[in-house]
Amino acid sequence: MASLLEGQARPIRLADIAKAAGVSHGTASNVFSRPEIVRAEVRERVKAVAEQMGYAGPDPKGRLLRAGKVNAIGVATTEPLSYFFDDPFARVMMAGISEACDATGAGIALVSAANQEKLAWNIQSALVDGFVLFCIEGGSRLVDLTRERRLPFVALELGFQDETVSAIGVDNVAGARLAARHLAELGHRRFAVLSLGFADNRTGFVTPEVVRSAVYTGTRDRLAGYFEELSRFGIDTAKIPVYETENEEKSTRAGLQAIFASGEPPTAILAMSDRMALIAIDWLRGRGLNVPGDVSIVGFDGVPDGALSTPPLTTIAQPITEIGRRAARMILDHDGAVRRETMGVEFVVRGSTGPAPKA
Amino acid sequence: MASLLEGQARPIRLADIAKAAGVSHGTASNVFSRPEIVRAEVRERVKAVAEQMGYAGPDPKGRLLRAGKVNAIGVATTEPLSYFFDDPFARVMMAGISEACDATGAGIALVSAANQEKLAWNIQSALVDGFVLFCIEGGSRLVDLTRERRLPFVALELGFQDETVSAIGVDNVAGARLAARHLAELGHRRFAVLSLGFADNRTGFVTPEVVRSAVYTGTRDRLAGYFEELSRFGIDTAKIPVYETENEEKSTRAGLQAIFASGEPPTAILAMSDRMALIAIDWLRGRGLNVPGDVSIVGFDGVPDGALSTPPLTTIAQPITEIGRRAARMILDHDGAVRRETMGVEFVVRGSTGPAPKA
DNA sequence: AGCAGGATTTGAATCGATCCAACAAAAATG
DNA sequence: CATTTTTGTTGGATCGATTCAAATCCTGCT
Repeated sequence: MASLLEGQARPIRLADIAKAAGVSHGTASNVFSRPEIVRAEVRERVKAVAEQMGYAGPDPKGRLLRAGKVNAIGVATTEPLSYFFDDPFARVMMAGISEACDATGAGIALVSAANQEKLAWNIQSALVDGFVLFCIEGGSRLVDLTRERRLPFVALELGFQDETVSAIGVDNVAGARLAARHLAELGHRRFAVLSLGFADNRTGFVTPEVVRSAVYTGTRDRLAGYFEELSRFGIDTAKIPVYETENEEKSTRAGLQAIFASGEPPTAILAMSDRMALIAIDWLRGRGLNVPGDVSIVGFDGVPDGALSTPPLTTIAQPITEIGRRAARMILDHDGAVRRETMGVEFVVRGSTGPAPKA
Repeated sequence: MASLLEGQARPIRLADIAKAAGVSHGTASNVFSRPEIVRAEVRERVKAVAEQMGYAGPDPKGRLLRAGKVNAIGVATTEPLSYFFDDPFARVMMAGISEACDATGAGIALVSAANQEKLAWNIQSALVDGFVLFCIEGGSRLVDLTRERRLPFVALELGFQDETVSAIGVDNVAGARLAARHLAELGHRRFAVLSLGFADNRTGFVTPEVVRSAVYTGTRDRLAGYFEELSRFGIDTAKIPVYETENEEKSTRAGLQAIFASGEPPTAILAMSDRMALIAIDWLRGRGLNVPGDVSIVGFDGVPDGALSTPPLTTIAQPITEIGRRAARMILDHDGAVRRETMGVEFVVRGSTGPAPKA
């Protein structure tokens, strides 16, 4: 009864049970953290007292401060938390991260924030040993914020100019070239590009100026890959409309609208993400256009959904899970070095591409 | 240069910069946590020193101990971490939890473990203010473990006998009855049940004995609901095969195999989860059976995938997101009370059910 | 100059553990 | 029986911050 009341008043500390059991706090600590070094008799007595007083076991908060290591990695993004469970790309990536964490017993803390101040605070106060950053919108700010924590971190997905941060990405140029070559070889000559962001918070048709001043070099590289390859086929890339979206429904549909508003609609779409590609398939169907009969589409990423769409999506598959695993491991066995890894991509031909329609 | 070297040696503490700036640590602390109460001049000086010495800002580890609150909730399961990103039910649930957390700025820590010892340790050492428990396999152990932390927690999904723990669930009996009635009204008379677990780690056909000693009352209630309703239609429920699976591919397929091995195969399947229902649809197709022509199927849960299958799944939809939101909020604004909430379910008729085949 | 009263600063106490050098007791060894 | 070794226990130091009562500094006013 007394113990119940006390429990209500304030949680029982290790020191309390040490006193009650008549041992030093050092010994009491050992009872829980290294039971084998304390005499059986004492151990049992202390445990009994702890049990009887309703002690919850050593508080991780206290342990943490002493130990220094949290044994958890933070995964951060500027999207809302639900992004981790909604977005197919994120989900596969998280599966990879989870695997690595499971293997070492580390935990995962999800960090995010709707607004900028909260983001800053959340990054600053996250109890983690390091961060994996999902660099979508506002990625550069995320990197800056994280750098201030002076914890190890890895930037994912989109490349940055900044060579001083660890990052894992894919060979964007090579992937983009594969996609472009495939379409060109199928006879396509009129192209459009659904592009990821070049800088934060802009959408719409892209000018050479925008490309030149790209913050996200991943986007720039993919575009460069597309163009390089298409040039080889004698295609005038300057005429290709490149529409920058926010990689979601609204802006992607707006882009398609804009692209197909022209007199000479494309017969092939190069999408820098599967998400956009999938939206495009849906949009085109809604317009009565056949994929790949009228328009061929190649995505980028290789998310599982792509295999299930109608038609299934031809795409450039990134080793997403593997990227996640490596990113997590980079943090888990961090050695202070800055690493930049580039993974290969795989070309997956499915049903969303076909010969150019005879015009 | 010097600062760099020192940085390598050991991280700079608040006390270090306090000394360097010639102020007390109290003031130094205020510079970061309540800048408005320190004189502008001092504030700037301290900040400058901090900047120059490469101070990473107040370490959350230290702050945490003092503050007592972590501002994060743990979500725990006995499944591997990737479960959170793979399983459709879990994903929708997490979306709800995320929403509630986003709203209050709380973080989410994912807790799991392959083996039992790790589970115990992970639960014991998670830095959280409370837990949301996904009670799948081994749920009772998870509850016991969590109880020892003496932190607020809520059990999800499957009911327990134990009335002393907070829990959110759905009206399993009502939902099951809706499903059963629907099929009975369509003229079905030969049924089979794909069941969730009654106790940990068993699969196979279920005997009355198993039902009586059920650990998971949610499973028991769903079965009771099915049977109650079918009885009303004069169906002999004692003859209905009930196969308990682990709610994944292998055991579910084994169950279907076993069920359809009999001379009088069912024309209707009551699945206690959409996952099993979806697997069943696939298995039946593989066997050349038409759904719903030959066999009708009703799921339970209402996961988004169910709407996309061929045929789309008729199911009992739980308000999954809402359950997640409430669970998170129960932890976030915990008041010490034990709460048990039962949510209503919604019957969603789609394409996997039809009239019983003639014959 | 003297003083009230607000604005700042200080420094000790606290949060809850773990670590470790030193010591004590018991057991083994010569 | 003296000496070493082994085994267990102790209590102070530490992890890195925040808090708060008390001390100090200003400012304006009489």
